[in-house]
Amino acid sequence: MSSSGDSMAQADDKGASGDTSVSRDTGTLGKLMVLLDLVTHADAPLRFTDILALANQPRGTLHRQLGHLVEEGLLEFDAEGRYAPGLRLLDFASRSWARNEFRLIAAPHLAALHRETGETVHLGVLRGSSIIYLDKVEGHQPVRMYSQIGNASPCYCTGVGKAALSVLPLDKIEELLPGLHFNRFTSATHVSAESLLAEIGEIAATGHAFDREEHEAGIRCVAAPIWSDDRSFIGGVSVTGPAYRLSMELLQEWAVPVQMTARKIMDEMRIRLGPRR
Amino acid sequence: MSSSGDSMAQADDKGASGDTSVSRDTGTLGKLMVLLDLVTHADAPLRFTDILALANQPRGTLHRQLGHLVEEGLLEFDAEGRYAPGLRLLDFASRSWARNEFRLIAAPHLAALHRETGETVHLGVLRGSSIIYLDKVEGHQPVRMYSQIGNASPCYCTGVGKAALSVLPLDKIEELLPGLHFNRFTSATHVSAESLLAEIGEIAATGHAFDREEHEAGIRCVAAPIWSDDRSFIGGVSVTGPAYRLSMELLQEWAVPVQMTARKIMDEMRIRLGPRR
DNA sequence: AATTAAGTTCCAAATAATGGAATAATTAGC
DNA sequence: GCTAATTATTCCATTATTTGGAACTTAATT
Repeated sequence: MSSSGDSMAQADDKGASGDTSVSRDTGTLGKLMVLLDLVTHADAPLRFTDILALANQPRGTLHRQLGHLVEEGLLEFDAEGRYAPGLRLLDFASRSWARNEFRLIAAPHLAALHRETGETVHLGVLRGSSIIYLDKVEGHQPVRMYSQIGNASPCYCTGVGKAALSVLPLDKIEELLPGLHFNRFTSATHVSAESLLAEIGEIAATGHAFDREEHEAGIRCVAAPIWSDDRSFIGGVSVTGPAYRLSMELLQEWAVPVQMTARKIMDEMRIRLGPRR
Repeated sequence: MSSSGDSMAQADDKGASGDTSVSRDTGTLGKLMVLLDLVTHADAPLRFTDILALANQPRGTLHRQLGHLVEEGLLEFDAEGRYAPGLRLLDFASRSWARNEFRLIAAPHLAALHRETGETVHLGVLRGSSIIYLDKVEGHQPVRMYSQIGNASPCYCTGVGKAALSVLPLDKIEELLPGLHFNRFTSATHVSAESLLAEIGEIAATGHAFDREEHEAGIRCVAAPIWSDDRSFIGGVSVTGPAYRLSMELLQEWAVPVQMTARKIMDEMRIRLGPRR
């Protein structure tokens, strides 16, 4: 289950799922989503009291909320009286994924990049301060789907994330920075806005980003940003592999095909989805 | 994207996502989930007015509800002013899938069954009147994950679904039947409760179910049920392939290894999750 | 059997959702 | 380029739901 060259560790960072600090004004739904987030982000099923401690809400309220989430299939309530993520989420997600236009457009280009490099290719989009991985092309062994696809990872320590930030308008970056919780995954992880911003400047100049074992030790990658003209949509494509096989020199060479792949995807998006957005 | 031997057509049946008729008492959440269902089950992004017609709710109400869903990332609002499933659903789902204990226990057994038969192996669970596919082991080509995993298909026309029904207590079947909308996918699809119940009786006797091109023309499968002692959990495992390669005689032979696989998974569940449930 | 902890139910007060109509923004027709 | 039609958004008094504290029930522990 482990072993495979893969830069996407579980997103255990607090800021991973976007805006944790800023509470949205979505009324009842917002409160329920916080709960759903809490349970799905835990690494084991939670008992009522565990959730009570984490959510600091009155018992009665929490009880009803969890009951509603369970009744809707968003959470499961197991025989041991613990709450776990529900399977209805899978049904929703499969439709979201199957119909995603960006992914459909990118798929053949990802396959071509994989053939060219022989290493794992990823496609991701920026959502809040997280990168959500939309697709993955791997050589050997059937993909353990869902193991990575759909995962939200922080933007400040992934190739795709930093590439995405490099095309994000400055005001949007400013908005985003205070919400980031820099989590030192490895010794190379950015832990300050200053060092991150400095690198983003370089990335904007060269058009490609490296992950120098910043998220997971022994894993490197090279990525290029993908964006719509008005920057309302931002993502990226990357080639990832183990450091022993991918020297920084090799990654530097691959920057060209990765950027070309990004360009081809952008060109096709303009044709298929119209130029404005 | 098509071609591969695969019995899981998109679940375009009205009853596919469970209890459409029975409105749950989940307050505000329930109303929002109906909307989310509506948008994710459509086969293209919907405009405000489209949803207005489908949801029959007052304009103001609908507008706010959609706004909340978008703000939470459960829906996306594109540049053309249309609503589509949101990517946050993927993040939720990836955690639901990665942590699902049933899937984790079954995985090695599915792989073994695949090696033995050389055909596609599926794992599914019963949720309401739908089968949600949890895993898939395929020979060639990396899995297009999410293309099938997570899909909800009707129980009355899939091997896993009928196998699951064969171990469902009679009172639960009675509850479920009136909510079924029999959709004739092929000439072999069950279109009445009577014929379905008759077959379920046979399946209960033999311990395995066949899909004789009932969901998709040219696709056959053999399946066996998987259940917890108290029947609170019900699912199934199947081997699926194209009819030209899988004669009914061959499927009959495979019934044995499929049932053995189901048994092994159940045995391990009893050990790992305790015998009661 | 008594004690403690965990989980569930209840209901008046606080809060959020509803729905109808008015307004604003697009799009299509001339 | 203007007008009419369609489509989308905002507003706010009314209505319904959620909230939160406490009382109650059930299960686990000594």
